[in-house]
Amino acid sequence: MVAKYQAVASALAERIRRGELEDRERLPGELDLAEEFGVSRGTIRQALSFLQRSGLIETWTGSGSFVSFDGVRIGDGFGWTKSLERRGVPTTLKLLALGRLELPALAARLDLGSAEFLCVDRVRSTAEGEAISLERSRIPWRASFDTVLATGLTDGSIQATMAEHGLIGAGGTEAITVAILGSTDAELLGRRPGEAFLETEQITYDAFGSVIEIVTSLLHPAHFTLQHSFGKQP
Amino acid sequence: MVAKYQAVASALAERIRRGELEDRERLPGELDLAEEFGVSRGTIRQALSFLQRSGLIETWTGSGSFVSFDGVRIGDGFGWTKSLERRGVPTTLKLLALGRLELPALAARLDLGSAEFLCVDRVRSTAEGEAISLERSRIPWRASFDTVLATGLTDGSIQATMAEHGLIGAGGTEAITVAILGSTDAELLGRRPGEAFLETEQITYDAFGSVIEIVTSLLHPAHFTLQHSFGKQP
DNA sequence: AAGTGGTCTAGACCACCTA
DNA sequence: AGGTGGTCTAGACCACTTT
Repeated sequence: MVAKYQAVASALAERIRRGELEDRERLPGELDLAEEFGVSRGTIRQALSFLQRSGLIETWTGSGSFVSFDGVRIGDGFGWTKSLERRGVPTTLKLLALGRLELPALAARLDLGSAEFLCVDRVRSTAEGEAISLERSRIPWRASFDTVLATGLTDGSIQATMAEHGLIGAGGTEAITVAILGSTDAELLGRRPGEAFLETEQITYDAFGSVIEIVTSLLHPAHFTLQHSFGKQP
Repeated sequence: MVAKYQAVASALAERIRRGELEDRERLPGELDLAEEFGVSRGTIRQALSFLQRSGLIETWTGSGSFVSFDGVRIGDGFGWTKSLERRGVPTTLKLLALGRLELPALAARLDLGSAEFLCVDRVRSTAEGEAISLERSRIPWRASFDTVLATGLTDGSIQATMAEHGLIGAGGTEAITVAILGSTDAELLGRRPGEAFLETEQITYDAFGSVIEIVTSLLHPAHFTLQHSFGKQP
């Protein structure tokens, strides 16, 4: 049973992701949304509240809600913390690996029945070819992922791929620390071992509490600042 | 004009801070709280939602809401991200400086009228004397702070002191990055320049959007992991 | 079975922003 | 002035946890 506000939030998030609602565009008013989805205004506000926490929209009293899909999202998902790239530095995302792996240790830590995961490893680089982030996404395997291995990610996006398979995040946890690059990671990033990187681990759960995705990211501290906020803003 | 749910949240937060509601203790049911505060259950739920986001309580369907005041809070305030110390490592907090400073650059960045701040600098150390964090708190100056300089912090707590002066956080932003220790910070921490520390900057706003507090923290990555969460948990 | 939180409704009044 | 979000109410039904 999916709550109505979750269904509304997913529908609006889908519009944002697909570009029907573009960055900085204003959403319809809450009363209009209530009429469109056939729910009360309170339910609409629950959905908008969720999208705010997900960092997809910003809401301004007296003006309306606006899409804020500018920051690059870690792991391309509904990250709570935005990882903001320094402005004016265009980057590219390169797929390192897309496959199926057994990770018993990770499965045991998350208390999963199966140890099989869909694995997506990616590196983000500047136009000059300097690698600035390494993202490892681990998604508990589902039978329907066979098509993913054959055809690749939908629109090159993990988020879009997961949405196609009915995986919609409803919450999660994030841990942030500093990592000293080991030889493996340093080689993948084209850097020397011993450099200090920001490391984040995000675990996303669906509405039933099942693990959807585990993303571990290594972020170059000169290019990324993690930011989040809540409550009354100035 | 303070919203009712904010007043309720502040009252409950005060009980938690004072220890009337202890860690892991169950709060009264939502209907009981509604009757006690003379508001509707919806307003109580807004207040509890705020306390959840602040990390002060956890709520479980069918059981109730429980105080979760275990993690050490950065800057002793309503930090959104908990900074979790490694377990079993008792620490002490030492006051380095408590005074009044002019910080024009900070005031300009935050668009404040006055450049005067109450400044509190503190170092956290292990029992063995190893310094593991440096917290710098900057609070826009108020006339009533004269007593703080004379008598010190209430209960040794910035949060308690601010509450006494009517300063209650309602929201804020946080930025997280990696800092390489400079000579000044290294000396204060008794460490060598060049070490990588986690750096966070938290800005707290009150219900009117005024800046309450700016906290900059340097955290030893082996002793602290930043964590946060929201939404459905497993 | 009783109590708890989770969700939802329909209505209301207010402060804020835009025109 | 009209539209927008912010807050609040009183009631309802449900799923989950506890007794």
